[in-house]
Amino acid sequence: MRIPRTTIHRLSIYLRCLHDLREEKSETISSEKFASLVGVKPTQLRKDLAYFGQFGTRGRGYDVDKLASGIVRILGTGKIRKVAIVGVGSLGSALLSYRGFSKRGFEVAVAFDMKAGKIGRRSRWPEILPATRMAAEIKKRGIKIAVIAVPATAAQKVADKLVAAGVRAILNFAPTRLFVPRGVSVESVDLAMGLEGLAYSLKSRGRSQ
Amino acid sequence: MRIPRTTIHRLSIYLRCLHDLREEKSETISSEKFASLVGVKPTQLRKDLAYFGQFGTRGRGYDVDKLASGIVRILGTGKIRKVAIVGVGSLGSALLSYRGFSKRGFEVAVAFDMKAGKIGRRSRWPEILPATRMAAEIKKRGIKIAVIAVPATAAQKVADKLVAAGVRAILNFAPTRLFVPRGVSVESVDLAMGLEGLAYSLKSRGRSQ
DNA sequence: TTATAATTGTGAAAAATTTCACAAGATGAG
DNA sequence: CTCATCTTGTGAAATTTTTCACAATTATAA
Repeated sequence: MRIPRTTIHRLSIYLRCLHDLREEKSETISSEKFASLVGVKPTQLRKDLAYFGQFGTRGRGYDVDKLASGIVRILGTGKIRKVAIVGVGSLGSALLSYRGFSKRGFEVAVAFDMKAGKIGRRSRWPEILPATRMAAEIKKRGIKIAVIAVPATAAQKVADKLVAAGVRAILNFAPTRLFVPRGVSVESVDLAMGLEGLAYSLKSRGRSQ
Repeated sequence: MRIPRTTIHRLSIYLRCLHDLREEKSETISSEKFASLVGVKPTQLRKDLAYFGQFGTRGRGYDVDKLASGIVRILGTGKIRKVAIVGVGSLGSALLSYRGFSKRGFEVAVAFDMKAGKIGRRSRWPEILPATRMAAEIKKRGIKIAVIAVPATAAQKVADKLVAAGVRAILNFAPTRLFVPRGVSVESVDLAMGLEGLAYSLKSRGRSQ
């Protein structure tokens, strides 16, 4: 059975929300309350989960802890996954120090940059290595996920090298399409796209929405 | 007629690609070539555009310049829109120096932060002002779009203040849901969500995909 | 001018996704 | 135990989005 991409994205949102719920007091929550919290319809929440099995108890709702670990198991973020960041410009630096990754099961294990100036600047962790060592280090560490934060003009070459070194999933922040072989996944985040969507909403307020 | 959100997102991608095409040589392009370039089906491209009118010439294709300005008109990014950034941590700093915004018709006019240390550090442009002046400055400058790059715990309060000050569209980088009044748009970017989607792809390789 | 080839725009069909409606299971009170 | 209440899981319906198929329009060459 094919699972919609949007379902996977919503699963992330559910998980984030469950984390918050856990930090409060809640032990169980109904699909109705939970859905209103994350901003979807209760039936959608239930259908999303139904793709993967049964997670709740009729008449009672969902156990917050159990559901959270269920979603973690679905997404496959249970055991910590190592991530490499390529490009330590301002965005790359921001991602290096972003605490959100480790909270969600990812460890930024190493970063690479062309410019020698950046290398080793950051005191200890994660290491910033010269781009020349990229392929070797990624192979050595068995890294399967990489983040591209280099200029658009360099992104495709970086992607090619990453894939050759064994990377199977790429989070791309460069505003360009990446061509990768079958079997390699790419998720792209275009920072300006969000603004363009907002500009459209502003312009067409009162009509469609 | 209701226009799908995904259509608007794709329009952004089309526009980005048209920019690249323009920087090369291409004067016209067929929906077939264009679609394969951006990674969609030709019919989807044509249907997306059809929501907004006619942009091509039968037997010839699309004029790159005309189509680009057509999409710009649709999105409403023709005249430069001023944007405020709230939160000058590492992510906020990265966004401040991100050239992609101005390329796409947005001007980061001002930034705000709580910590005095950040304020005025950056030599001239854009100004970094204390958060206390946020409401007043946003009103004064007539800013309608803001970017939230503060910790999740502070995001809702910031959003409330922004809306009270007249902001009508928010690009939210805090990993939390924002509640805003009707008539205000929010687009959220959760940096870790992309990685979770990738983790899922890695785990379920060979089955569904 | 006429025929041929190219390519858009679009109504209709197909596919995918969301929502509904309710049976099935669980809980708690009497 | 029985009844009333709550809430999930799910087949079916409704809606949305994508894809198809082709008529309509333009360009080009003979």
